[in-house]
Parts: sequence; structure tokens; C-alpha cells
Amino acid sequence: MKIARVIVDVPAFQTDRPFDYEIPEKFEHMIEKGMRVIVPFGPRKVMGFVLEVADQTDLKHLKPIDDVMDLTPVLTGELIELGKWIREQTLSFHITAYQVMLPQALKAKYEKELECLALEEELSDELKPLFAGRSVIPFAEIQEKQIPYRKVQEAIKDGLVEVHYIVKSKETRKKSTWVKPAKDLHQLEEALEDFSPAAKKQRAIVEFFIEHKDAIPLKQLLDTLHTTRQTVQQLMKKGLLQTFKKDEYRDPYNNREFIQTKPKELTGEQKQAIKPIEESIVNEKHDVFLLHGVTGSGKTEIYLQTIEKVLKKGKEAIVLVPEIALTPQMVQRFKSRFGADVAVMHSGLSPGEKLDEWRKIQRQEVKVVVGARSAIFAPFQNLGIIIIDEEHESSYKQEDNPKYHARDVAVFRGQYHRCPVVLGSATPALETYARAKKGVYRLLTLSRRINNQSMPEVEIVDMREELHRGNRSMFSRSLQEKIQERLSRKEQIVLFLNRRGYSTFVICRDCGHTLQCPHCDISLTYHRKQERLKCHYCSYEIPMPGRCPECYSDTIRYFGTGTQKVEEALQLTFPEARIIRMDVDTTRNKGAHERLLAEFGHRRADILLGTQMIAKGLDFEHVTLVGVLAADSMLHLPDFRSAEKTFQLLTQVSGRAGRHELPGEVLIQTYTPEHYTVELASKYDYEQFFYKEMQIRKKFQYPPYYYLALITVSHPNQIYTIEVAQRMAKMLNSRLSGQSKVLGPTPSPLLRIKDRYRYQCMVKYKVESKLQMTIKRILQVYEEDMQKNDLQIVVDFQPYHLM
DNA sequence: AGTACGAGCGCG
DNA sequence: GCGCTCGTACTT
Repeated sequence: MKIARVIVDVPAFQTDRPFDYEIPEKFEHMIEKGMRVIVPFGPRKVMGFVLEVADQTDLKHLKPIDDVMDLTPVLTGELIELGKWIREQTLSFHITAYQVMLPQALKAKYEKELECLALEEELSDELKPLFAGRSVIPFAEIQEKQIPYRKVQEAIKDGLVEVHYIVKSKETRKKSTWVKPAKDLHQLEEALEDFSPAAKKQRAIVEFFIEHKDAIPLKQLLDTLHTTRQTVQQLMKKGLLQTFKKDEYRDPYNNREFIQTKPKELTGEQKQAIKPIEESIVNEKHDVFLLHGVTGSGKTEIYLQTIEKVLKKGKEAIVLVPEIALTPQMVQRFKSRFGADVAVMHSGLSPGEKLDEWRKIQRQEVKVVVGARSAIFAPFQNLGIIIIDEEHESSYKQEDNPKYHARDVAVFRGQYHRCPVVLGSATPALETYARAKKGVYRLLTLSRRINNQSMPEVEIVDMREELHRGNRSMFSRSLQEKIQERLSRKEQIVLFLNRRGYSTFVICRDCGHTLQCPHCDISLTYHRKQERLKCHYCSYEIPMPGRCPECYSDTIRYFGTGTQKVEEALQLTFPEARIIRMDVDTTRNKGAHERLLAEFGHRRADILLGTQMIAKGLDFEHVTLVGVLAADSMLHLPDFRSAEKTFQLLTQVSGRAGRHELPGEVLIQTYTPEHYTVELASKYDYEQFFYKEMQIRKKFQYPPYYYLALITVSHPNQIYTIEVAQRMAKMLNSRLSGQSKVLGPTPSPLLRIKDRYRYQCMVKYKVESKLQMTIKRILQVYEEDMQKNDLQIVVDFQPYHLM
């Protein structure tokens, strides 16, 4: 008897281990490790992943596997190992680690049904209206129709009705009709002679098949021959054609044409940089490279050419791009070079589209995947290279469980496949650059732009000075002049506004009362369109009040600089300018992002005003001015990475100007022009910034000098939360080595969210073999309270956000 | 997580 | 003695 070790779809501490099941004979030759199965678990049925097929078990009685959900495994042996590793690293559950690797559409859906086994007349009076002639009903109807559950239980006991647990895959397949000849060539030709002269269309179709003889989608056939379904039907009646259904891929890039591009001639610097990567590929050696190249230095061309090398070896490539930079422009570059060999994965795709792209990878129909974070789990089996573009981007760290970093997963997979990992950035994360300096990663530098263009000039404007001179607008005089200049020259402008730290809160000018969320410690944000105030952390919202709820004054106003407000001010100052605004609000709809960019690209607007999302990857020929409206809005947030993030952002934004013939210019407005971050960013001096910032990190014992683990406790009762956090800190202190530093408990920067108080402990450590164990122990101690008492303990290793 | 089951309590 | 509620232990 064969036995399957299965991880069941129940995310809980107690069930986070393999369970053994008997493989029934009928499945013996079907079930392989990595497949999804349906198993009985207690009284119900759940989905599970087969981790292993074994011959022996310690248990006497095993339940048999109920059903198999896959024909081929969805997890490769490598991914199974990777899942175990992720669980260890992030202290998550097996099941969570595996679920995150697969497209959402493969997640199991559970349904409960009630079947009537007896005749309806035999049921008790209460149950009679339930079935109404049907033999099976959804279980939920019991509640809907308010039928006492006790009566149902009785009926179950008496064997009159039965509960069924059903596990379904959300997976849907799109089918399409195809047509193919039903006879061979000669028979078709013979048949033609019998056609009446009037049957022109029928004749054309048969002639088409004589020429092509392959199957073709019905829709395509009708389109090319300008005919209708009825004509085809006639031919089917004559037995000349037949139709069949075929799985179709939903291809989001179906209707687009990509013009094949050829590898470009590399500059001397690029050649230098590409050489060691290619050596790793040839020698099948795992190395991590940091490709540190200024914006416009041709990193992408290096990616493309190394991938070409990999493909020639018959291997595959993963390219990660930050979600926000996964623009049509970027996709275009890969599709143009590698054509149909490319799958694309990003959040803009529908679940069905994502599944189809994933299937292409699974079936080895593509060789390259370009995608956001989760594409790192692409089920390739012969990886030849992993590339992470803009490796410093915080979106590579997953915010919910499992809280993994794509960079770490990339290194795991690189080691497994003995292939290089390339981290590319103009402004590497400090951790990464420090590792490169130490020799852990191999540093490759591109210091010049291709064609030796210089980086655009940067002007820093001191906004305090502006204010002193009586300019109270959010545009400095210099910026206004420059915008006017561009407008008259018909050139384009990109204005960047960092919204963080500038949310539009509402304040009473009379008494100074600000409107807060009653469930969270945060100001409500004003949404102009709906005239409502909303909380960004919970779903609380109220209509904008006409009077201050405290002092009843009518001088209540909204403050802050949102993109909407800037847009209005901008339009007032430059009435003739055509403005496109890009932020979460204007890009919410599917395809809006792409559409707005295309509009700007076709010069149907003069100014592109936007948030983070326009900072990356944009490349427009006629943009000659980039303005940063408030460079330091993010510099003073309570986050040790705020300087690093600001430097990265300023550098990136600056890179949007003057990428082509026309020279570009950058203007940065700031209230702290003397800050090293602003100053060094304006000089594009990453190296200096690195040293300066490293000194600060060392002084305050932050990464890369120390690793961090952030443990957040939350509960509706503040006293209890503090108690737990204190006990936790004690446990950490007593169990960890003296080398590590335990900070806290401290109130989280956002003390209360959704009526829960939040306190945190931070562990700073260099080597701490007992850390995982200790935190596991803490979680064990509070396991019960977490299950029953609404206590939450969240652990984040190497956190990005300390909130 | 979801469920079954047992201890403890109220009522007849 | 039975029925209800709540806490607990278990799922292969």
C-alpha cells in the first residue's frame, strides 16, 4: 500500500504538519508528490498538497485519499523544499507557504451541501419547506430560511438527510471551438466537384482547408473568409468538416503586435559587466551579482542579452520587476525580443489570465517570465538566470504571510539550480550594496549612460526662502518659469508629488480640532468627489461635516496637498496646460494606467502629475522637465529607511528627464536643502550617500549592521496588550544571547487600528541561532490566547515598515 | 479552522 | 434524568 504525506488546507499551529493518507489503488499510478488532493479531515473534506509518496507509516488506520485535483503536479520537488524553507524563515504555516506560490485560481473553494435521502413526506414539518422538490440544496439555505439547526441534526441522526463536503477548484478554463477537415485532401477535392455553383462560400472554405489542412479556431475562420457559422454547419452536415473544443489561453497581450528587436551593440562598460554573468551561466555556477548602473545606463539590454544566452542553453529565466514599473513599455521590451516565449504576471491580470500565464510556464510552453514579486515562484525546472530589476524596491517584500523577500527566494532558487542571480539598481538597498562591498555579492558597475549622455542638471529650491519672499503657492517661482518655458516650446513636463505624509486631513480653523477615526489613531482623509471622510486603515467613513463637531464653527477645512489639490492649483496657474493626473484614484479601473500613459506619450497632454507610480520606468522623448514638489515630505517619517527611500525616489524621478535628444532638467523643491540626502541625490552621488548613511546606521544599530525582527502584539484591551508585550520582551531577553538587543515593548507608531491596541518589540541581532526557536516558543505560549481571546502576534523578519 | 464531545448546570 | 451551553481536544 502506498501512502501519501499531505499538508492540509487548515492554517493553524496544530495542523501544520504532514498527515498520512492511504492512496487507493485506483489512484496509485496517478498520485505524485506536488499534486493537490482532496482528503477527509475530521468530519469534513479539505484540499491538501502531497509532499511525499511513501511505503510506510507509523499509524494503524489511515483514511484513503478522496480525490485527485491535478493531472500533473503543481509544485515541483524544488518548490516543496522551498516551501519548507519559507516556513522556517518566516515562521508561517506550510500551507500558507505553498498557497503563495500558486495562482489564486488554484486555491480550493469549499461548499457544504445537504442531501435528502428519504422521501420529502418522511421529513419533519420544519424541514419540509427546505428541499421543495430538490434532492440536494446548499447548506447555507438552512440559515437563510431560519430552520432550527437542531431539527437538521435530528434528521442527520435518523439518516433522513446527509451533509456533503465539497472541495472545488476555482479554476476555470476558457474553451473555444476549432474546425478541421473530416476527410483527407483527395476526398475534399472530389467533394468540391459536386458543389453547386451557388455555394461560393462553402467552396471557399473547402479550398481553404485544402490549402492549409490544419485545424483553425472557428472564429478566425469566419473572420478571414467573411462567412458565417451556418455555412460551416452545412459543410459539417456533408461530413467534410468537424469541430472540436480546445482549451484556450486568455492572452492579455493577444491583440498586440510586437516588432522583433535585435540585440544592441554593447558599450565597453556593458561588455565588462555582462562577462562575469555569462561566465556563471556557462559554468553553471551560482553567484549573486549586483548590477549597479545609473538610470539610462542600459541595464535592461544586459538582462536581455544574458537571457538570450540562457535560452540558447535550453534553460529558463525569471525577471522580476516592481509591480508599479511593470508598464507596457517594459513588457514590450521583453516580448519584442523573445516573442511568444514570454509569460507576463502582474496584478492587473484577471485571476483566469494569471492562471493561464502560469499554465504556460508549467507546461514549459514559455521560457521567460516577466512579473512582479510572486513570479519568483514560476514553476520552471531548468532555471538559468534570475534577474531582479530595481532590487531596492520595497514591493519585493511581501507584507502579509508568509512575509518573504523575493530576493531571498531568488538566492534559494539560484543555489538550487546553480544559476546566477542578478540584482539591478541605480540606487541599491544599503543591505545589498554593503554585501557587494564585502564580496558576498559580486559588484558590476555601469557609471555612464549609453551614448554618454550626462544626467540632467538638478536645481534645488529652498521653499522656506520662497515663503519669505511672499510666495505662498506650492510652486516656486523658478518652477513656474520653467513650466511656462516648456509649455511655450511644446515640450512635456512631469511633476512628482509624494503623497505620503501629506494626506488630506480635516482641521477646524477655529478650535484646531482634527477629525480622527474613532477606531484607529489616525486622521480621516478627505475625499472630494464623494464629499466624504474616510479612514485608510479600516472601512470607517462619514459625510464631510459642515460644522466642527467640537465647537460648531463653520470654519472647518481640509488641509494637506493631495494630487487633486495640486492639479487644481496647477490648472489655475497655467490655464492653457493640458494636465493628466495619475494617482490611485485615476488609475483604479483596469487599463487606466496604461491608457493615461499612452495619452501622455502621444503628447495629448503637457503635464503629467502623479505619485510614486510615475517615478519608475517611464521613458518619454519630449519630457525635458521633472519637478519634485516636496522632496522632504517623506524624509521625516519615523522610519530608519526614510533617507534611503528619499534618495532612491529623487534619483529615480530625476532619471525621467532628458532621456533622448532633448536635454533634461530637474527641479527639486524642499524645506531642507542642506540635508545630505537632498544634496547628494541632486549630485547623483550614491557612493557618498552610502557612506554617510552607513555611519548613521552604525551609530543607531540598524541594518545592514544588524538584522531586525519586529514582533507586534495587538488586542482590543490596552492593558492586556502591554502585559503580553512585556512578558514577551522578558522571554526574549532571557533566552537570546547577550549580543542581541531587545527593544520595547513600545507603542506601535500607529497605536490603534480597527479598535485594536498595538505594541511591539524589536530584536536587533547579528547572529542569533536561538531567535526562531524563541519566537516559536512565545507563539506557543500564546497560542491559546490567539485562538480564543482575539490576541494577535505578528512576526516580521527584516521588516520594511515599522508601523 | 471546524467540529464533536464531555463537563457542568438548570429544570422537572 | 434530560437538555442546553461552553470549553477543549482532535483531525492521518
